[in-house]
Amino acid sequence: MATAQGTTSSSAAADAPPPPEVAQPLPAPALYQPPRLVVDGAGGGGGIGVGVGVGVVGKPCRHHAYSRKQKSLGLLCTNFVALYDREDVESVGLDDAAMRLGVERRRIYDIVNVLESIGMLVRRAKNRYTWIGFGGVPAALMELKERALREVSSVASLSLDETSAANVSDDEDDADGDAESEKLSQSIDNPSSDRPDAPPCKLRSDHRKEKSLGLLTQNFVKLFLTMELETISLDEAAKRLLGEGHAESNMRTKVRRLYDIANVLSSLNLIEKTQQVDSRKPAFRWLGQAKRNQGTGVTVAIPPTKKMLPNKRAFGTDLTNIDNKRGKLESTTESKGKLTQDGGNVFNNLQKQLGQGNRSDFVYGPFHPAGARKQEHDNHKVQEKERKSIQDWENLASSFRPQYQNQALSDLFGHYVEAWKSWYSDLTRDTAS
DNA sequence: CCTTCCCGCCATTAC
DNA sequence: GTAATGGCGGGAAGG
Repeated sequence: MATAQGTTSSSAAADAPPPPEVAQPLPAPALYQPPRLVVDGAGGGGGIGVGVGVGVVGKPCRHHAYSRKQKSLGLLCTNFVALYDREDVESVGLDDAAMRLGVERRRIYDIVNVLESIGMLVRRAKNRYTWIGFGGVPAALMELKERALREVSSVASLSLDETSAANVSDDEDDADGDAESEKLSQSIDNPSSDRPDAPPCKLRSDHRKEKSLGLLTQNFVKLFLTMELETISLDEAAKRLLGEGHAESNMRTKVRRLYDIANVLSSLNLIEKTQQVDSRKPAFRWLGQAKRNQGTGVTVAIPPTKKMLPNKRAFGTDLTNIDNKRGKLESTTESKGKLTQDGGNVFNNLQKQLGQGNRSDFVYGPFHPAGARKQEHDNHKVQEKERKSIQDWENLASSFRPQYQNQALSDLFGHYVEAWKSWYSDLTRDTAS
């Protein structure tokens, strides 16, 4: 029963509350210039290769059976970004997104949750989000790193013999009376029974909600930001994010979620799928950058412009993912891939926005742990390394400000900038341990 | 077989 | 109460 659910096309359902701001209700579908859609991309850098050899246009062949690839969160994310990442967009409605992308509401929640956790979106109200875009990522990453480091030291200071759940209930702080992040609490889930006597922790029952995808995403990212290794397999990540309380079934679920997250982050080009150096196990590598630094600010480096795979792109049709069930037949557009090329990388975007910032010295890549091989020198084939870096974020921040003529956004960014400066100076001043 | 992970039921939470 | 959110895991596609 309840075959179709969703997309209640009728019922108004308080769609767009009268936002005081200039909430532009998105241009008309018709006028809307369809963003470029990435088609068939072969699994990211990893080179999962192959993929479906479907023709671009035309594809007169068999109406292929249903393909999961077309329904992946990664693709959906790509399309989502393509749809909203433009200057004139600042408000995102869930219903609208679901409709335009042709997916169930549930999926939009997935996307939105992870995007929000990396600073690309901010929840405004029920059914309503504010689009921040890639510009919000740096700040979010920095904060995550900060928090992560703090947590680490906090944990290190403790001398707990038992492998209890090292739970750090962090929370917002900041002297500023500004609640920028409210739902940021780290909590490791725990099975059902166990530990008859609960320590001083265990907040009033239900907070289980904070086991969310968003939080998981943040913790996952934190892993990359602090870890010394350059790649992690999802199993490993799951294990690490899950204390040690190896709960088998519990971990399976965790891994499932990590797959979801990894796909999204992958489509944003924040991570990339690879092989673990030694074992041949699949793992992920961080592409963004925000490693620890000694006082002198953070550096961002861009890996050699992502192998610009000759991905096919298609425009014209709107990026609506046709709604088809598992066992349905899909027709044309065999779209797959991620945000490719030019616009794909956060940092490229930043670069573009800044219109400059060409430094020579930067920190690229992790310092190979031990015997860990890095790409790069391995093959002299690397010809064009377009690594650029942004020396200081302050500069970047100020460059960003005038960027937005929109009052609301400007405000928002101003606030971010201030936050950066705040902790930044605090950091440099108080760095010496 | 094992890995990847989409779908959507249904518990929670918001209104 | 209804609607909005979002865990969670079955089980199918992909390799």
